[in-house]
Amino acid sequence: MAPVREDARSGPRHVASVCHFCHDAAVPPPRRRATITDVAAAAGVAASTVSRAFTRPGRVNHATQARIMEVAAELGYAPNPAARALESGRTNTLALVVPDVTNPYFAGVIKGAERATATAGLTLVIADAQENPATEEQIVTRLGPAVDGFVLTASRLPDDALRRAAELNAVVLVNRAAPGLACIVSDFDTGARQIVDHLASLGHRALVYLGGPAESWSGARRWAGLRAAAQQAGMGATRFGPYTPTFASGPAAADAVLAAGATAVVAHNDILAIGVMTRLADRGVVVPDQVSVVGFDDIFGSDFCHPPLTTLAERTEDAGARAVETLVALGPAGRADRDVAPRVLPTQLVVRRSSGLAVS
Amino acid sequence: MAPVREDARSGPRHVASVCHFCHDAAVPPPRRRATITDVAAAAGVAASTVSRAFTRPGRVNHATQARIMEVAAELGYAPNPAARALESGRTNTLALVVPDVTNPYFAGVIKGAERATATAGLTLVIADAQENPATEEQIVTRLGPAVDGFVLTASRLPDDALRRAAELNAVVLVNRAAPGLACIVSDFDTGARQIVDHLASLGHRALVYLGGPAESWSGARRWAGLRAAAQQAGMGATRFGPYTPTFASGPAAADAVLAAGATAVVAHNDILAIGVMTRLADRGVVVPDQVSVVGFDDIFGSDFCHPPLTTLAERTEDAGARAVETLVALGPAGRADRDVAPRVLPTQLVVRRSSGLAVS
DNA sequence: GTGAAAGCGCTAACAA
DNA sequence: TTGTTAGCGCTTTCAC
Repeated sequence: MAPVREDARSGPRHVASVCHFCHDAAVPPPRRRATITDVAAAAGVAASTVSRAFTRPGRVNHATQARIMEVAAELGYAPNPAARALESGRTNTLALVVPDVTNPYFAGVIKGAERATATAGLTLVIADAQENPATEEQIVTRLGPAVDGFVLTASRLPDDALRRAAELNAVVLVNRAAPGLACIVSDFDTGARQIVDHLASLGHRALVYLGGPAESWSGARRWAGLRAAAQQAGMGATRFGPYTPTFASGPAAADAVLAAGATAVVAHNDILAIGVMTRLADRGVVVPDQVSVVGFDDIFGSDFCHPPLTTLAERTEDAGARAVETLVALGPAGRADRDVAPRVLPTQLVVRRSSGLAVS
Repeated sequence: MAPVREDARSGPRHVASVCHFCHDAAVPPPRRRATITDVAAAAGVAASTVSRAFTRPGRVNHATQARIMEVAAELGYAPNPAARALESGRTNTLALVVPDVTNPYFAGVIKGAERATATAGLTLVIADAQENPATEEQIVTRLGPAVDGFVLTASRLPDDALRRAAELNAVVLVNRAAPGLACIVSDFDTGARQIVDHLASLGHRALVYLGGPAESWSGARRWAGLRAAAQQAGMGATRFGPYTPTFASGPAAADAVLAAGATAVVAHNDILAIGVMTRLADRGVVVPDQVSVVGFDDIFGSDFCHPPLTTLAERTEDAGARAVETLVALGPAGRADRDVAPRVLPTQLVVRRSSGLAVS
């Protein structure tokens, strides 16, 4: 058929991949992968019949079906997704893009997306934008033809870039909104009010907000919500920053808080909040006796840091799952005959020991 | 060319994806993606020339090259990876499989793999095996034809399944060894000795090991190392469990430790160790005054839990990066003309406040 | 330096 | 129910 190609793939090789723990036999070099033609030949049917057996098992003779599957298993055949995609234009693959896979905040989104994707019988690939709009855009461009749709989480892309992306792929946003695009967002307005009310009820008269990255949409929403709620509650609200929302930004932020003499501080997220608490402890400041600290996200670790952190929990797993479901509902090419319901997910204030009565 | 197909893709739709935050214009329905033929036509050259312009820019007239790129950008053209893969058999994509993406231990591996993949100019997809051998096998089967190789982290697959996988794809293992397969592993023997020596120097005469899942290769290595080192140091060593290595397993494990009256406990990993410490605190047991606790992994959070955890740090980022580099060195189809150096990465004992002098 | 043509593995008409 | 045929978008000889 194509002997040259075959040779190129299965030619002799001197594989020497040995492991310290097991000096025995090296695994034979990768074999040429069985194709639909191989299976067809071995089963004595046409390729299209094999194709049918895999895609529409109902429309094939029972006995033939069984034989094909048997032969396929024997040959270790699995349909080549690339070839499938080429023909149908559909890849049965969804992409989830996050700013940083290692950020525990996104763990929930990933988990939820993973679950919903599996339920829908699709494959999920996760890509890391490395907090970098350029990288994010490149991912969308390069991965675009290879997936049926994107879930863009906390996207840093400007509206027009998102719009362009949505022209070629189905797109659903999480914790980011853009004109005309489907999105799943947390209810930061209510959430911020919950935080403010909590602090007010503890006697705090003002709060400091430690802001995250300037381009962060959710950061903007958080601050807007806090400011509005504070005004309504007759509390002062000041924004510091922006800070990179990392543990390492804690010291700078904490020092600023102390210099300002604040009694209550709300951090852009839990990681920053924990960094702040660590610095406060280093400087001999007791949380919550002297300063109350509140975070956003309720990440892994916020329950066992010291002291355990009061924080606004978002339904991140739900967000991930809903985003995927929406993507699936949008249909193969983004088609939507019915309304795609935009989603605002409720938040929940988890009160732990990092917030307490205001110092008098 | 294929009008029916075109219609199917770009036919009229009533997109109603509206966002609460921005009621304006809906994004137009996804356009048909530009193909190499479109670009060729628009630039007045043959498709093959466009192909060359993208794959071997040197072999094309400078002016032609420029024109093609310009037209391509205008049309928003990006080569379809699926079509490319079909022809070349190479996808320029690597897959990283982890038992649980949301487990912070794997964050380092992911980060390192991400970095090395980017350096090599490839794309990385991350798949979650959900701690489930069947899922893992399915991933390898389904994703197999779509990627150039796999990094399998802490694989739960039996040796023969790994062997089968390696026959069709290049495979590198992380913290798992199997006959004939390339692997990157942490030096648990030395690491375990470091832990035992540390505990011995604090006066502990025995330790309890809280074991992880039975199929965990690294779990077996950890216990083997601890037992050997303990024997050499004249210390007692007992294994409890197996426990699911989660925070939620903490209570059961902690209670067992207390019932046994142990003074030193080494947990399968940090998450379990933190769960144990939390339970101990709940039961009024002071760490490290009454019980010393040591973990494995040095995950995010082990420095700010209470008390900060003494743990064996692995070079997870290095492991991820090395694994990808090895995969790349193995070559497109797993070919390796030179030896693939198996890698044992050093570990480092990070002593924090959870370990202390033995109670007398 | 460029074009024409064949084919990668698979699916989807259309016939039989 | 099954086989035949024609591409999907791209790369790659092989001529020109």
